[in-house]
Formats: sequence, structure tokens, C-alpha cells
Amino acid sequence: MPSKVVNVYCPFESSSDLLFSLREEEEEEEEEEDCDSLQPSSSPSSPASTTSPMPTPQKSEEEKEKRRRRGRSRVKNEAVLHTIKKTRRIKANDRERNRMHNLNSALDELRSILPSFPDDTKLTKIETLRFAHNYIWALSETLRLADQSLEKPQKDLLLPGYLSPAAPPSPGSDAGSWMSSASPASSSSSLSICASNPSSPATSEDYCYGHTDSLFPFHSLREEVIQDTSCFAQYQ
DNA sequence: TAGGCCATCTGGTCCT
DNA sequence: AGGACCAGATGGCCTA
Repeated sequence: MPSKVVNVYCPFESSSDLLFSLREEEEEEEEEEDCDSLQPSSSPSSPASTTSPMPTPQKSEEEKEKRRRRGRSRVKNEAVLHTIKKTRRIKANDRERNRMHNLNSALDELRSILPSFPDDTKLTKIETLRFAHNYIWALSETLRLADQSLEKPQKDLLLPGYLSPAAPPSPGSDAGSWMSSASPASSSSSLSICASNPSSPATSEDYCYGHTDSLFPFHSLREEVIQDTSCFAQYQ
């Protein structure tokens, strides 16, 4: 059975603030437990009252003092352990937060080199990863076809115009075929629109959207480009 | 209002 | 032992 996770809202500016507060809290707990630790001497089940012979008043005071000290040190040890656990957790939380921030920064960098869509909505994490995958595939496919066309020039193999970085699709070109080739699956073909240099987003945008806004169903395309995972199979 | 996305916390596991 | 990584849980925010 999964334990219920309780999210604790942290109103503190920093871990040290929180630690300070925790210490105060623990000191209070400690005081309470100290009081408790004094109780057993009056308890009927206390070993002192059952196993040892009746102590003299002086000895009983010493025993009590010893017990007090033992109780205090036990509580102190528990409190220290508790504090150590808490500080470790806080440190681990900080690290985890930083780790996720780094991950998000990397995703932002990835987003920044991917062609953006006209509606300019930020890609979600999963969309970014899928789009990047498809984008890389489209670029490598472009290179492969370009190589082939160099090896077999002219009529043996015609590099589709839309896949040539030097020849982006013209407004009058067949948008349908442009979208439906050069992909492991016809449905993910629109990748080819992004087969331009990722390091030059402006060019990418020109290439991807420059003159084709009126031709291109970008919203459905976005779904298509990002969501299509069929080309994953090629690399699995 | 339901569902999607996200940030954060948390405990477990693996690695150095 | 401590840090990195991971997955589950939870709550907040936003949008259709």
C-alpha cells in the first residue's frame, strides 16, 4: 500500500531558515519528551520500583538523576538523528530541484533550436522531445538523400525538391506530396519541412513557414509532427 | 469542471 | 556515505 505523501508548503526563504525553524520545533519537542522521561520513576512498571531494593533517599536521588541524564541523552540523540534526517532530506530536495531546473534548461535550449510554430505556443516537454526526434530524423534523411543524389546524379535518383536545403518548397508546389514523403511513415512526413539548419532559426522559419502559411494546415501539422511516434520504431 | 501540464516533495535504488 | 536518478503522489494553474 503506497504511503500517502503529504506535501509540505515551505514558507521559508531558504533551507537555513527552515532549519532554524526545525531546530526551534525540535527543542520544543525535546522539552516535552524531557518531561515525559521524568515520568517513569513514578510508573508502576518502572524497573527501579520493581527490581532494586528500596533505595535510601540519597541513592534514589542519584538514580533519578542518572535516569534523567539517560533520558535526556536518548532524547537528544533522537532529536539529532531527526535533525540529520531532516537536513539530508532538505538537501536532497534542493538537489532534486536543481536537477529538474537543469533538465528544464536543457529542454529550453532544445526548444530554442527547434523551428517554432506560427502560433508561438511553447512546446510541452513531451512535444519537444518528440519534435526533436522527428526533426533529427528529417535532417539525417535530408543528408542521406543528398548523398544519394551526389552518387547517382540526374535521372536515376531525383532528390525531392522539398528535401533540398537549397530548394525550399515553393508556394505553388504540391503541399500534399511535400508532406507525405521522406518519412518512415507517411503520416510523419511533414518533418521534411524542418530539414533546415537548426542553428539558424530565422532560416528555418523562412524555410518552414516563409511563403506557405496559406497552404499549410499548421495546427494539424503540429499535432502530426510532434505526436507521430511511428518513426521511433526505426531506431528501436 | 475535467483534464493536461508542471513543480515539488519523497522514498527507493543505484553508483561512485 | 552521499549524490544522482527515478517514479509516484499531490496540489496549483490554465484551458477547452
